[in-house]
Amino acid sequence: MASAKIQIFEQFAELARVLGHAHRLELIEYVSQGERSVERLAQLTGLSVANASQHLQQLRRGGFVQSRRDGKRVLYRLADGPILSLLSALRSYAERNRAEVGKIVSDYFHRLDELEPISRKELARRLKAGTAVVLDVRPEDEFALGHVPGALNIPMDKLKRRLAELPKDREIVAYCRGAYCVLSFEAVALLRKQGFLVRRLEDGLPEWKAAGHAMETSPPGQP
Amino acid sequence: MASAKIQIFEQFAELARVLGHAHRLELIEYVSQGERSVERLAQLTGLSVANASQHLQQLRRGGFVQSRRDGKRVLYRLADGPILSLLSALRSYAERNRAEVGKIVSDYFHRLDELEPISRKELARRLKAGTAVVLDVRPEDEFALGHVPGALNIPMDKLKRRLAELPKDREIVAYCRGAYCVLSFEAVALLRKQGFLVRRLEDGLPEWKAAGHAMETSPPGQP
DNA sequence: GAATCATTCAATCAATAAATTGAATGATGA
DNA sequence: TCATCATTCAATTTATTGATTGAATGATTC
Repeated sequence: MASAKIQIFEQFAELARVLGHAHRLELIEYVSQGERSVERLAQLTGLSVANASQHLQQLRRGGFVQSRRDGKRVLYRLADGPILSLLSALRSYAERNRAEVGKIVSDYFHRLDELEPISRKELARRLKAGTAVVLDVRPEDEFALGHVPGALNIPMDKLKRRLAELPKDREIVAYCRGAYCVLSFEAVALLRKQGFLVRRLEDGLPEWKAAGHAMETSPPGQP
Repeated sequence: MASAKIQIFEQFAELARVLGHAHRLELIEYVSQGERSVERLAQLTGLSVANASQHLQQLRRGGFVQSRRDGKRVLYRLADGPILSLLSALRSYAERNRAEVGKIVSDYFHRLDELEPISRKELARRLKAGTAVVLDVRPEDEFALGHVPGALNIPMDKLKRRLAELPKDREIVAYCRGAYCVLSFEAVALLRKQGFLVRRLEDGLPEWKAAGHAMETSPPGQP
């Protein structure tokens, strides 16, 4: 029988391998927005349903997601536990030790947003003081599943046509799915060009939620 | 061309895959004790030299270890950066979400040591106050490469014959390679049976070092 | 510079993982 | 109960990864 230490390492390695596939990481990102059916997740990631199902089952075996049946569909959601902090450790390791990651980040993301993002803590402070204008640029269905309290929802593809809904005299805080979600970067770039004062929230909604901040699942902050 | 987000996920996945093999995790554990030649690491892990070399190269590509040539041998060492915190995120995730890990830990480790380990902070405090008696149970060569200042080195296999060197009236703090290194657990079990007051240090030497605590590389704390 | 030693490389075979296909399961609603 | 739909399972093909072997490289010592 293998030693206890080797057994432990085998377990760790098994978990690391589950994270060792881009499709699964992408699935985790979508699942961490809220519950989703297999079909929806397959659509979002561009995978076949059977393939998505198999990847989701691997994630479930690894304890990263949970599932429940609702009628004829099976809904997957992020499991409890320190999953996002594991992923954020992986992220900060990658950003520091892999030149490619840094390059992609600066080429595609920071080029669109040279300003520092605002921290979750700062946003929480502003929310408490009632001075925050928060913009959620994710699609309506994701917004409905949960968002920062009082946030205004204008999906990225409709932003250009709905600029009138945003104030010009106060700083807007935009966010979307996560640290590498392009939507909020694009939103910031577009709004700045239009003369708005706007900054991104560091990370995205899952991290906001995981940090224990308040959430709202009711309909959008629109009349 | 794949989207920036997918490229990022590919990078993350690649890193996770490097951690996705028990042999590589074991190699990291040994390498994090100090510089080691390929041959030595192969011995320690029971791998063939060629195989160990290949795993080490994967770890190097992933940025987890670095190497330098010294005469005819190549020495590998742990790279800088948040590697241990990534591994500790993996560890705490595994302990929480995987029943098997919890079971192995309690079966093989905690059975030997039902007392809470002492924290690094507490040990640092005692060292400063000069009230600590620290016991390093790793082999001499690992001890020579670096240890907690003032620590006494009695390798596990010689502990039984050298009990006389330890005080009976003060609490001894034992440590070894890492959180799952059996040596310190066995040391604690043995010493308790002999009537010594003894507790383990949480984690092991690499974590102590990574947390920025003082190290000593000079010869053992023995005459 | 020839011999020796440690490591790496290259080629091979075995094992494992991923994607695809089509059939099976389990729930719903006519 | 039968038809339908979402998901999973099972079987297959393809791709990737791991281990082994023996040769090649690079550095040392005689």
